[in-house]
Amino acid sequence: MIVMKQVNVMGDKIEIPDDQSLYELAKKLEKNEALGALVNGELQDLREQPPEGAEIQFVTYEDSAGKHIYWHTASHVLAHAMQYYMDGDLKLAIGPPVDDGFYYDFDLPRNLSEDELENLEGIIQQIIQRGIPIERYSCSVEEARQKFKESGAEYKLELLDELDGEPSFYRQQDFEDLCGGPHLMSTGDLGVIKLTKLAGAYWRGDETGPMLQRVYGVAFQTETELEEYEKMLEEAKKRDHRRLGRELDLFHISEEVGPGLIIWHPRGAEIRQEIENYWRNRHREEGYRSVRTPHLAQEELWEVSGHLDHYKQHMFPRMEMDDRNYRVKPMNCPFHMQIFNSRTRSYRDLPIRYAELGTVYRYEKSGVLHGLLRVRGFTQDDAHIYCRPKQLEEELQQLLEFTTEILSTFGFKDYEIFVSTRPDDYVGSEDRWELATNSLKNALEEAGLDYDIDPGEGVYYGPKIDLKIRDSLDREWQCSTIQVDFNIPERFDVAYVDEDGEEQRPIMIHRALFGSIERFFGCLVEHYGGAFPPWLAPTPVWILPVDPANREYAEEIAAQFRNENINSSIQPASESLGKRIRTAIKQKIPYAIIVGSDEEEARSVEVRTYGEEESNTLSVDEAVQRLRQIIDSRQPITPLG
RNA sequence: GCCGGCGUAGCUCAAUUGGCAGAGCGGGGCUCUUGUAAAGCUCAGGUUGCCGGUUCGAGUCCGGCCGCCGGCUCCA
Repeated sequence: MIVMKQVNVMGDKIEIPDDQSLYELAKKLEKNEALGALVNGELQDLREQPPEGAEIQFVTYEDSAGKHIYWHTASHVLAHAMQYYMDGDLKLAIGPPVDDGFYYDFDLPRNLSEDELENLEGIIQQIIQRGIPIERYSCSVEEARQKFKESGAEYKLELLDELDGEPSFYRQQDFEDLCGGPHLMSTGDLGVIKLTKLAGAYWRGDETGPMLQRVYGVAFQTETELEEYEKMLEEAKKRDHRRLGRELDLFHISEEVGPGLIIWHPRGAEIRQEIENYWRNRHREEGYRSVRTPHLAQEELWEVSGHLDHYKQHMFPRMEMDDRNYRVKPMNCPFHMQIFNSRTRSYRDLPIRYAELGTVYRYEKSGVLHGLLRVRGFTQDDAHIYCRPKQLEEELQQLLEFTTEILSTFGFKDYEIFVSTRPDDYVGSEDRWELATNSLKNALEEAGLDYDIDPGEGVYYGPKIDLKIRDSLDREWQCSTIQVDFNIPERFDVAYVDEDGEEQRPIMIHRALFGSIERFFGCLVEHYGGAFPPWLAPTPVWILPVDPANREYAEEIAAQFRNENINSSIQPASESLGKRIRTAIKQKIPYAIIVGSDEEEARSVEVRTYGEEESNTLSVDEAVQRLRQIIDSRQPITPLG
């Protein structure tokens, strides 16, 4: 007799035999594209049998959960291929799916080279073509341990020790791996796999541990999807700020000056200056006072601040002069403490907000430098807010609002927010850390902003809120940061006189909204693909006289723009008009204004807006006024007509 | 710092097995009275990242260093 049970598949109640698997159910319902299923909200393997009354939702390659299953199986196939390729002489570490594909970490007897990836891809395709069924089985921890000991699988042994419950294995012919799954039913369910990168990776991310070899890959159902993916990478490359920095003549980094040190060219420096002007104005409006501090300070200052104890590995070495020892500053805060301490402060003065575009220098390991996004010398849009404990929450909320406003001015809406908690190396008491962390979380919740926790990623003196912006390749870069600090004020013995005449310790907030101008600028270049909005563009207008005879008229127009404080540049007719238009487009000039005899007679201009095929004609006055408006309101590139 | 890759003119890239370092763009000069994504001619431009080695001969092969790219670790 067949025992039946009822399940609920995407809203339909269905009777199925008790021993029917999700796979059989999917087949019956002709859901052939199902890769796994959410059973009562939990992602499961199609091999599972759903319990009575289960809510079942099949997932496909279109769902991120489905992609993860797909990629996870792809990583096993990669490991299987490697097992053949290395003739079994390898140790497996881990091979998870990630945001845009998968990887597998191996311990191999020799170092792989990049052109061997193609060989591996060949073996992978064979494994896929053979359509090897993938089976799952479980065993006791003891059995698994015995198995790993016999095969010398030291990494798996270590993973086993941390496993809760019964270990499960996935096996495809002569390859098997300790794995929680879920996985596809057969290697034949995979389409095309491309191995993308070969890299070193420390076992469990531990610098002191063994270095493994990591192979990254992507997997797609069709060849076409792979081609699209490759095209997307090509497009992302065109937005790379390092490439655009050169093409648009914004900045460069020179081996002679030194790695991680930025040389700003006029166009880059002018855009930066606009950003800074905006920043200064908004900060003045928000009640910040401007300060400026030196690039060097005696070592004692860094002893008091704790930097020499906790931050030394990032600091450039000592300079000795006249029996004094100096250090280049890696942070601005100790100086701002000095300003606060330069006289007695009353509770009436608080909150005090000191802001500085402070250039700092930090030693970063050579392997991590990356264009403008990771450098050794950079300018923080730094500020320190001193407030009474009861003012903290309000300050934080105001700050979050300020931060999101600043970012949205530059068109950034997609960022991720993290609260970084107490690291291993910290100063101060645990309950203060907790208090500070909670106030950060509260402020975020009050503001209705979603966030994740970055455990142990706080600075030594306090927890922080970080906002991360993605670059053209979707890599995240920490920009805005808001940090609560109970510790450095104590170290500098910072105090104010309270209403009752007693000295009180203020709470300090460190904050940088761009984070660093360099990094922010780099993200901004990629965000706009180099096509800066008119208010930022160093030269928003190019004027192109059709004929040398129209030069004078072009100059009149330039003068009119100049009167409205708008920078323009006349591109003389020594080159063909087509050529100059082409150059304007390649240089991503917001507006190319074309003036020939027709325009001269009508006292008009023809405006070709960047990104538009069509141009439009309007009077000179209209064009100037309209552009002035666009600049004042910080609009993106918009047709003038 | 670690693993893998790369380094030829300002930029993008060529240069058979080791055999005279080249092109396009960009730059300078000249010509062209030029209407919507590249006018023509011409000239200049290089210690092939640096140092050492092998060789009759090295851009090419070997070693060391530096820098860059992709990851790891770390971070604004």
